[in-house]
Amino acid sequence: MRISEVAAHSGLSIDTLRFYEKIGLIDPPPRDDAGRRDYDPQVLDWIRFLAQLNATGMKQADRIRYAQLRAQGPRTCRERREMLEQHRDQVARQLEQVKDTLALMDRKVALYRQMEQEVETHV
Amino acid sequence: MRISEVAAHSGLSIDTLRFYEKIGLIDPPPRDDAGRRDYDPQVLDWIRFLAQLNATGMKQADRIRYAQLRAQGPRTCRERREMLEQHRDQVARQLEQVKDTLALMDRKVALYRQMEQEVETHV
DNA sequence: GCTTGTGCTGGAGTGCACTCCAGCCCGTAT
DNA sequence: ATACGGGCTGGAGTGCACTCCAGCACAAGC
Repeated sequence: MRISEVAAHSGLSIDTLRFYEKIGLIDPPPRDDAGRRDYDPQVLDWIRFLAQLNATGMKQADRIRYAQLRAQGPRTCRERREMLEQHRDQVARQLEQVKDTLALMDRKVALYRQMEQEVETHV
Repeated sequence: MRISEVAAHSGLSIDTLRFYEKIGLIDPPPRDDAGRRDYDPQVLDWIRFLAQLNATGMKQADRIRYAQLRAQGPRTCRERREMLEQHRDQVARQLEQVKDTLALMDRKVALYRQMEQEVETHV
């Protein structure tokens, strides 16, 4: 896959793909005869996973650490598991917070609706 | 309340409190005779709410917009409600994403545990 | 064979959300 | 009276995560 295709399918920009490679989040793909990056489509799965770590607040430095461990093969299993467990716990806490905020938004919206009603009917 | 007390109770730094005031997220509090900020303790509730909007990914610019509407009193009810509704929907989507990621983390951790087991027992 | 499109590199620039600092003033404890 | 802790202002600096750009090479279509 060309870089533009990966960009289109992943939602990342071409610049971001090259940036991710530079900082070690994505393995440098092989090049074609003209020196252009030629990605294995599997990179899309990896990018999706990275995006999920990202969206749940894992820091770039930690994502890079994880990517490095991953590149070192199965002997880094334990360390990767520990990272994931830690992040898992953080995501669990986040879930509670997001639930709370959702409930709060609902309460506030209801309140505002009520206030609007009261203004309308001059109560 | 002095600024240091608000900082201690809110978790924001003194600098951040002054910064939030400067950008319009917090109303300028009255000053004491020596010119020092003298906050109404209610500001803590507002800061907690801001933190929740923050933690669920509302942008600074939107939080400022909301704060401005709030400062204009009840006639901006409708607009504030609309903002909250929009954010509510975004938070709801986020909730789904966080749930997905939590499940994914759990699957991955289980997988890694299994792999470690297999290495240990030389299967 | 020239134009257009796509990609390459290295490095500079951007936007966001703070965070820190110098140099000053004021008030309380010793 | 003086030392010190806390607060003030305006403005500069920081860290993160991209994003953009100049200047070049290659390739495909007309």
